This record gives sequence, structure tokens and C-alpha cells, in this order.
Amino acid sequence: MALRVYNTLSGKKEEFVPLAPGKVKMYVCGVTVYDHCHIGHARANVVFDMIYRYLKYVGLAVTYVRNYTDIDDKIINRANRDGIPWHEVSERFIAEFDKDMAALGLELPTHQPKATEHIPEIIAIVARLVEKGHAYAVEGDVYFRVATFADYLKLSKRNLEEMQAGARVEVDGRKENPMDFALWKGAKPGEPSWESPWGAGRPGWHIECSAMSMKFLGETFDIHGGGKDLVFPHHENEIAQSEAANGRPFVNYWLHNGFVNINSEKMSKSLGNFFTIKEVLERYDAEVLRFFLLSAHYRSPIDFCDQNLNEAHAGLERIYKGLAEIDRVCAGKREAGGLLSDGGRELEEKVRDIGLRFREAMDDDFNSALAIAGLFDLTRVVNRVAAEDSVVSDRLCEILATARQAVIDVGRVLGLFTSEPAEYLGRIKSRRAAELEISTEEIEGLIGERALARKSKDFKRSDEIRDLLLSRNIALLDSPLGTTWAVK
RNA sequence: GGCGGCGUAGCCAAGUGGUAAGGCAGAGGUCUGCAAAACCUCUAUCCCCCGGUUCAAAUCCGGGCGCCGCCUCCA
Repeated sequence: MALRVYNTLSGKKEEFVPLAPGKVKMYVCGVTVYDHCHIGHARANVVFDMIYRYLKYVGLAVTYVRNYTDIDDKIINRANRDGIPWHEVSERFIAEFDKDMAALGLELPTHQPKATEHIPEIIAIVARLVEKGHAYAVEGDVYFRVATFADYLKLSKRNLEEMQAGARVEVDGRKENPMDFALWKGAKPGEPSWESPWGAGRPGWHIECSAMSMKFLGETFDIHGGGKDLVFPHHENEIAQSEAANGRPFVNYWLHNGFVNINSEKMSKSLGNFFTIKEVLERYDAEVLRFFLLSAHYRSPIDFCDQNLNEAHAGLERIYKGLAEIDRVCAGKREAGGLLSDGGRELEEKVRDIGLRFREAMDDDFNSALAIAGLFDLTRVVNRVAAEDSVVSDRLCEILATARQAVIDVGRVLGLFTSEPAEYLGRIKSRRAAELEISTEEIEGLIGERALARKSKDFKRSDEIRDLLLSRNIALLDSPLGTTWAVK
């Protein structure tokens, strides 16, 4: 089955056919490094990391470029505010971005270029646009002349006249057309600048992506991604610049991820309802966040709230527990032979199909939500076998081991299940225990006391202890091997 | 006002022509001294409403209602 992707340009799902067989060139807009990243950045980057991994998984050789926009008005503002040089702002937040992405378990892109390291390339494109009549200089600024690009707004499917009619922007009288946008901004006194044919200045917002994608991926490449909010104006303007300069199609497939809402509200700085990645990771394990982000289709809006995160936590834990069950069962006593119970046979079947189900789900526009459903399905049957089969045969363990590997393989694409199950469950437990008012020693002591009470059949005292701990959010789990505890 | 998207059980969420995945929560059962976990069974006669196309529609078309996003920096 072939990979199909939703292309913003056509508004439809299309079969993905790379320009060069077996190779994919992909560019994703990175961040402007002037502040800490928030949960919306987390989604965009996790989503495209998943896409990157899947493309590789199906055997494609992917060149993945994700840029840093390290010169921009916001960076300059922040530097002025903090009284430090602009490059200290960008350097600091590049480092913070890298930390966040590493914490989220992202793979590194093939290239991570910076705008300021491509000034000559940027100037060259601007010069070419001026030369071809697609751009004009005014008092040190250079603007793109949208009237010369017939396909303008083909991505966002808007209409130039109507946009102007409804424009909320103050019109800059120096522009020929209010919709013309800056390719190059002349420097005001004290601002960072680079020499150019139009005087000292710096690149406009959109041009660096045209320059860097062209440098690393060529004039036409396969996939360009980013958040939905970049469709207009950023990506629209990239198309205009690149196609006007090169006279060739810029990108074949445009992929855009949906927004993160906070408690069903749009997340925005003005509403103050945004969370940085670091804040979220203080409260939730990185893998839980990743699981949450991938549990909905990447184009759907997703609602960030405690209930949904807690559900993600429960779901991820369920699958990890299933993996831990496999480890437990197969480490125990086994019998030679290949007899399988009904459950064993069902598991055999599920394991056989899981790879195909995964590919079908992911081939359909990277449907990670459906892919995860397949894992839950497999987990249920694993648990059934673990609960019902008193005799564990070598054959069953082989199948369980295959199931375990299948989950790990899927996890490798989704960036999940990277920990040993026991290690993950332990990590979660101690994380939650740290929030408790009660010490581990105290819990263990009470469990010991209860064990004595149970031995002497003093179930009244036994239940008192259970209830006492339960009131402190500790659940006791009795098993033939003894009593363990978990945080509720 | 223009453009785009969405509306599936209490909640989250797949499903774009063949008769409703999965998770959470809930009910009953198995197990347990009692529990928890796990497993089993059940929980949408129906997919916002009204028309239409079709042998067949949550899925396609038309109309309506509601919600959201973009149009300004934004992942």
C-alpha cells in the first residue's frame, strides 16, 4: 500500500511520490529563538519527528532540514528589554530549544541551519528577485511585488482584493501594494545589520526559509511542513519568493499540523494560557506528553488539559505494563513444546498482523492515533494470555517476545517505549511518590505491619492499614509473592 | 465580511460508500480474606438537524444550526 498524505496545496489526500525514487527532501520551519518553547512548538516538532521517522521506517532516505530563525524583530526587542546583545538572546534560546527537543526524545534533523549563517544566500535571492522585477527597493528596504506573482495565495486559497478590503494592517505608503512584504529590512540605528546592495540591513522573516531550503534541498523539494498558522503569510510568501526567483515549483507536498488548545481555548500569549515545554515536563513525563500529542491525528486540534494528559498517562502505562507482563511471564517457569491456548493462538494472529496494521494506519496520512489503537489491542491479548495461561510454553514465549518486539518497533517510529518497561514504571512511581506527603520508609513499615496482621488473620487491622494508605493515595497490591504498592 | 476546518457514546478519539476501531470513566462477573491490577461481558439501532443521490451514507450532494481557526507576530 502506498503512502498518502494530506496536501494543503490541493486540499486533498494524495499519494506521496518523491521527486527522486527512494529519497525524500523535507523542510520544516523551526522556531524564532527569542523565548522558551511552548506546548505548541512541542506538537509541531514531535509530529514532524514522527513523520521523519516513519519515512525512514518505510525505507526512504530522508534529508530533513529544520531551521533556527536567529535574527528577527522579536529577538531584537527581547535583547533591548534584557539589555544584552541580540546574539546572546538567540544563542541562549537555541540552547534551550535543543534541550527541550532532546527531552522530548526528538531525533536530530539532517541539517539545522541558522538564518544569520546564510546572509549571502539570502541577499542573492533578493537580488535575483529585484533583477527579475519581482521586488523593489525603497529607502533601504526591499519588498516583494505580489502583483507580479500570479499564483500568490494559492496555498491559503485567498483572494488578493478581498484580503486588502479586510486588511487590518496599517498601510505603509511606500509599498506599491499593501500586500507587498519585506524581503530585506534596512537597519535602524543600533540594530544588528549586514551589508547589502541596498545598504545595511537584515533579512525579512520569510526569506531565510527560501534561502536555506534551496541551499540544502534544491529549488524544488518534496515536503515542507509547519504549524497551520504558518500557511499565511509565511508559507505563502516563501512560495512567492522561491517560485518567482527560480521559475520552478517550490514544494510538492505541504503538510501542516493542527493547534494545541488549552482547556478548549486557543492558546496565546495575550490570553496568558500557554505552557512552556519545561513547565509541562515538571508535571508530566516526557513520554506521556509525546504519547498525548500522538494520540490524536496530527491535523486535528488537540486539547491540552489535565484530564487528557492523565488519560494519556494511563494509556501509556497500560502498554508499558503489558510489556512488563511479558518480561515477568517469560522470566518464569516454562515448559517445552508448542501447544497454544485459545489466547495464545489469538495472540499469534495479532502479532502477525500488527506490522501491517501499523503501516496501513501510518500510510493513511500518518494516522498515529489508529496506530496506537493497534498497540492497545495487542496489549489486551498479551494481558489475557498472561492472566489465563497457567502453563507457559516455549512457543508462547516466542510469540510474546515477538509481540514485545513489535511494540518496540512501532515505538521506534512514534518515539515511544524507549525505556525498559520496569525502568519506566519505576520512574513513574517514584515521580508520583515524590509528590506524596508520606515517605517510602513509612509505607514499607506499614506494609510490614500489615503482613504480620494478615498472617495472624487480623483482617481488621489489615484493612485499617489499607484504608489509611489509601487515604494518602497509596494503593496496596497483594500477590502470592508479597505486597507491593502504587500511587493512585 | 472573505477563506478553511470541525460537529461520532459521559469524556478523549479513529473511521470518507457496505452496515460504528481504540482509550478513559461506568455496570456486572472471574480472581482476592477484602481490595488493587489484569481478564471476560455489557454500555452510540446509530454518527448536529432537514432534504436529496444510491441496492446501500456517519461517510457523497444541497440547505440549516452550532463550534473553531486564519485573514496581525505565532507551531
